[in-house]
Amino acid sequence: MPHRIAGIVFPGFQLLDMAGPVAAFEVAERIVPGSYRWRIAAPQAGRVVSSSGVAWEAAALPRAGTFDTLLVAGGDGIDALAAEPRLQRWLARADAQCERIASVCSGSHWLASAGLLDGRCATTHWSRTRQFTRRHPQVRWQPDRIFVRDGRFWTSAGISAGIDLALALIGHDLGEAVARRVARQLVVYYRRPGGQSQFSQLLEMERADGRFAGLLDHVRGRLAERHSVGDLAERACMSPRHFARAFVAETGITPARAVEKLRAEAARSALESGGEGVQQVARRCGYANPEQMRRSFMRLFGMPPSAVRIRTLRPS
DNA sequence: CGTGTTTACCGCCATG
DNA sequence: ATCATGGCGGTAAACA
Repeated sequence: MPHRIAGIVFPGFQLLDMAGPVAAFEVAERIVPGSYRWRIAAPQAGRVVSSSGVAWEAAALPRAGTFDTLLVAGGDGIDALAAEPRLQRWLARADAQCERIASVCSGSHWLASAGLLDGRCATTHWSRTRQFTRRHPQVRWQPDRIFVRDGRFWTSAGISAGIDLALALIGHDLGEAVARRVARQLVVYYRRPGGQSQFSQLLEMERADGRFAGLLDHVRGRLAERHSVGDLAERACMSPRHFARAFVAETGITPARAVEKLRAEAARSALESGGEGVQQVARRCGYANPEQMRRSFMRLFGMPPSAVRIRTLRPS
């Protein structure tokens, strides 16, 4: 069964808010045929002109229950959309029946207007955070995030961040490996550093597609397992000594350090986007216990996991 | 918080 | 001679 996505646009929507995610789903569908089906809809069916003047053909709003994911674009027209009681009622019905709701950019304004984000963590385009904080004080706005997940609700920052959001959804649905391939195909960062996050050396490394890219992918896909230097060397068909030397020459860091970085980055990503507890993240990322993860964070990032964690009301 | 044990790293040297 | 490879042992760090 494909995931059914309903993308909502409206007069004055930001073209890239919807075009970016659709492109990501298109690539995902090509990699995993039958994984996604999407439909673009609008309050008024027909020609919908974006803020750029480029128009899209949209269907009428679909009935609740006919889609799994609702994806709302942003743009100047969002204020008019959010002000319509009829549309708020439609959104409430959709909320009751779909698996998750996502928004790009100022699309979160509509969700907030309908009260769906009350008490939840969410984000929006940086230029609107001040305004939205005033209008929707019940929402816990995270101004410095690329995207935020709180339970069934996924919101993302401005415009191109919709692609990051789509990659996160794809990662959730089809696995990290597929999401990474989609990112590579789109030539964008997978899990790009957001907010206070620093630039990732290992993301560069995987992009370099060097001799050890496959090995690193293998590790990344099995973070919960143990990966000693000896194991890695065997997998690379080299003696431990030669492997360590070649690895440093290729990547600039030592093998064990690379594994540690992969663990820590995955853990930080998970903690930053919320939805998982420290204990669970530590286990999933291959740390024997949260204490070990904490020490790793201090070594690599200079801050403990609690500093990057978002506490959510309804972890899923 | 110390302490024994394991692991990672690196310099050095041998081999082919 | 140069280079890729690999083994050994010491040191430091991380783990239990």
